[in-house]
Amino acid sequence: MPLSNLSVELKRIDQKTMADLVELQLRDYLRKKSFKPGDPLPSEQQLADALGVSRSVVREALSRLRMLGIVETRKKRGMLLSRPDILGSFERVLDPLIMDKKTLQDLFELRLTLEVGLADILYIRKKKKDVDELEAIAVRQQLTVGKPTFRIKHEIAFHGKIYQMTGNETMQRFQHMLLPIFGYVMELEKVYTPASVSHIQLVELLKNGTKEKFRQGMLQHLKHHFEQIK
Amino acid sequence: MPLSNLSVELKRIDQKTMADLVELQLRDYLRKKSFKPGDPLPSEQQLADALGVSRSVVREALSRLRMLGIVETRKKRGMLLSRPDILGSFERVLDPLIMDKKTLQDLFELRLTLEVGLADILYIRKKKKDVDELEAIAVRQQLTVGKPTFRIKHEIAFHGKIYQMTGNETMQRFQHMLLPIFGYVMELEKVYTPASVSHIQLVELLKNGTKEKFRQGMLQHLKHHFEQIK
DNA sequence: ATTTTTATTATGTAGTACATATCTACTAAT
DNA sequence: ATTAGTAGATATGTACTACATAATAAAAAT
Repeated sequence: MPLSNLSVELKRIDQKTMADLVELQLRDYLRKKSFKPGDPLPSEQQLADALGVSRSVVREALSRLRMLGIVETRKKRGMLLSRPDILGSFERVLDPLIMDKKTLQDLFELRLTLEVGLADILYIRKKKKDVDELEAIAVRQQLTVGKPTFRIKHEIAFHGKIYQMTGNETMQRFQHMLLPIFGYVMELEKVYTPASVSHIQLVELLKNGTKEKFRQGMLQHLKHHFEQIK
Repeated sequence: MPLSNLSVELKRIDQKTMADLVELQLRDYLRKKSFKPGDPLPSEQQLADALGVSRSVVREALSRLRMLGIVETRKKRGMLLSRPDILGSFERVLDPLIMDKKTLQDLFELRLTLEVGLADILYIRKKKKDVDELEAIAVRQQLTVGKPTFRIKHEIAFHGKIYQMTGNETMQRFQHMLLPIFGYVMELEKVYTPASVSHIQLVELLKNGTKEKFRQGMLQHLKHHFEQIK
């Protein structure tokens, strides 16, 4: 038996702490009891007693749920918060420096995939005002050709605007969070290859072209990145 | 001034607790000092002393980082963990029951977008073996036409396989996590409209068609959902 | 030199204490 | 009678102590 397989054969036992268990229990409890946003929860002490653990442990677990925005605690009563910011927790962990190469690559591809798939929703939701703004961004960029410092900035502004035009806030935030990843991976690509289809051309397609033409344009625009994918 | 605007006009002040601040500080500290995975961290007490707070507070903050997989603590030394499971934290919060309609819709659209954008990577990575397996799934489905109980199951199997074929684990997990959302929103759509392009046809396109043909097929397959988007 | 024992150290958990914010109920005021 | 103000109760936020246990480092024994 080769030793290299060890970590696959033996799955690591992770000693669960009380806080881990309580966190699970609480999450389950909240789901099972189907609390509505704003419903008061039992006090920390009550939970501790019911679970047979100390308040410290309950607090550690609650602290996690609080961070995730699942519960909100006020001085006098614990409340269940309706809208945990689903991307907030994601954001906390998204640091290119501590992520492994594979995941970075995966996220990079995820963004490329989104960008290509965006055409449909974009055509459903695009408004003249936004297209004009996008054009303004693209034009502004043309004026600064040759100044690499601004290139990335404009790239971000342009693509960011496109996401904003979808009216999909979650997607927009998601894209925004992936920016560092994008930047990081692009740095790895080293050589800068100017896109064969420019931002101006994309805007033109958005104004007078079709959904499919735009998608093809975007594909060309991102062609270089796709070619890096084996 | 209408009263309904109050919550918009006044943005709520959220009293940050020590644990919140310490969490921020620690995350900053880890980034700034650019710890490498496995590097030992100061002890809880040392951190507490340095930050001028009690160990309880530090523990609450550490508990959060531990949950996110940013740090790992052993009995004798605290270690920084390399690979925080970026989707793990996301998963914790992804409960259709506590998410607001808008976000649900956003995520639904996100998945549609991915599905349409997938064609390119799929064509780069697809292997005969996988295409055969996908075909097997599609065929198996045909045999059970008319049994609505199995419909969703097959739908999941088929699309899941497609994501798997991209070789992008992150995307695959992401899709898997979004399944409940998808199911939930589809339930809201109420009426079931059979897709105009079947799974079998998609497989056929994957075998003998082109990237673009496949994308168009997928668009048709999802057409009904896109039509729900205003 | 290798193994065993001992000491040390940090985490995990329990528990106490207390300041403060907020809720409830009661009281006073217009 | 409704509003404003006051007092008491309660739960959270924070600090601190204590201790079992696990993991390491150091010392002792073979």
